[in-house]
Amino acid sequence: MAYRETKKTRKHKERVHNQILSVARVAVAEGGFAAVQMSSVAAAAGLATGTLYRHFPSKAELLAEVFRRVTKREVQVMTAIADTDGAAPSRLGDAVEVFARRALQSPVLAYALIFEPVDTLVDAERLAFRRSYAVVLGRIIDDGIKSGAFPAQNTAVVANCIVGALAEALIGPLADRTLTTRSETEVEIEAIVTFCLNAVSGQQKGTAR
Amino acid sequence: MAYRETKKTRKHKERVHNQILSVARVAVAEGGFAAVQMSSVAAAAGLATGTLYRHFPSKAELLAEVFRRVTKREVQVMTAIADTDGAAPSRLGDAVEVFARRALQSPVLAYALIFEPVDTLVDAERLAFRRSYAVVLGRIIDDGIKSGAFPAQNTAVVANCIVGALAEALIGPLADRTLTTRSETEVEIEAIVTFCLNAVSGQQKGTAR
DNA sequence: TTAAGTAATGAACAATGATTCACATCTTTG
DNA sequence: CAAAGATGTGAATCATTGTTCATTACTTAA
Repeated sequence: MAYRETKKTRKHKERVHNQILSVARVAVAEGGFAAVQMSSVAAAAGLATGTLYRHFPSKAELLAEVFRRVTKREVQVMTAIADTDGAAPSRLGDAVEVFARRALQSPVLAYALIFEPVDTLVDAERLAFRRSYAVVLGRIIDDGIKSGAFPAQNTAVVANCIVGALAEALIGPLADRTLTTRSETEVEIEAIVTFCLNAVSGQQKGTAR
Repeated sequence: MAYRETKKTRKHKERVHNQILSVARVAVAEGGFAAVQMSSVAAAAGLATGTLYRHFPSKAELLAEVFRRVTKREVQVMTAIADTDGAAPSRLGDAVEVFARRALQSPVLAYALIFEPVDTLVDAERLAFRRSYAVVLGRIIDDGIKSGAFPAQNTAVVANCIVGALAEALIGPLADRTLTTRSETEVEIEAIVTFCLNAVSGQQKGTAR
């Protein structure tokens, strides 16, 4: 035997691996998943195209990994808020607000994570991502119901609705991110938070219209 | 001069034009826009591929026209409800419910119209489509505010939120359309309607959390 | 140093599917 | 019927990118 994996080689391999992911992430943040081309990523990372395939079996897997990494942090942030020990309405408001602020800070990335279609692999990850949000929100709502802060309701559906409302209002095709000033942004965030809190706190029973 | 367009030829042309659109629409309803291939459409319409290009300059234009046609009807349906002379909450509830029912009836088509990414042309149409919904909903909400049925609020943002909530809860990646029975569907629709009415009727001011 | 194995390279390849175009066919008018 | 123009045809072309692979360059252990 002659060559064997050693600390040095492993470290190098890992470094390159991360470098590729990092370059790809920047590309996604700048132009979405669609803007990621294997050749561009390779070039930006100072590698040959073929080298990427030493680290990722396919473009889809690379993108999925990028998605996973970025996404993990986002869910962590929201989970941290959910696990606070404040009152449910307060936590729900905070969670919504944080989502909003982060989305507005990196709109392209937010769009990519929430909407942009890529391929089956990433779509599967996105499913999990969105569900994570819904789960976290659902926990807060359930807490609120238990404590009497919110009326009984279909938590699962409501959580989905909130995720959708956030996505659409902030990132969706309708969101006109171009002309909003700082204070306009604040007003909008406020409106969205109010919308969500109202929706969850409302007194009306289903048939009450 | 020899050949000139006549009633007969015009009729024929139009017939073929519609035939193409019809075949394409069916394809979209069955497999989404991604499932539409020029060669398939041609074959299904009993034409040669090249013939399609006598009627539409490009695939994108064909799809955009399909989108426009399908979409037009959907907006008409919702507009009809909005223009009813009932109370605002009742109209809002009806609008939401109708959206939900139609979406659940043709899930693939609904997904294609609301989410599925295609190309710039169709995306532009989708923008207009979603905005139409928001505008119609916004009108109802404004009516409600004027009549005192709803508190004052940021109508534009709220309308977007509702569109998003509907899209996500009914069509989005989170929606698990597979196992729902008839009555489960009814429960879900009920929950969504309640969510939206609560969100719009809520008493809380923005800072009240 | 050498043998053995791993990593890097990047030009060539493959697959997909929209689009074109030279030609044939059909319609109309005189 | 002939001429002129429009419409239909479908195999060939084009364009785009992800993926492969023969070759070269490293790295390690003996």
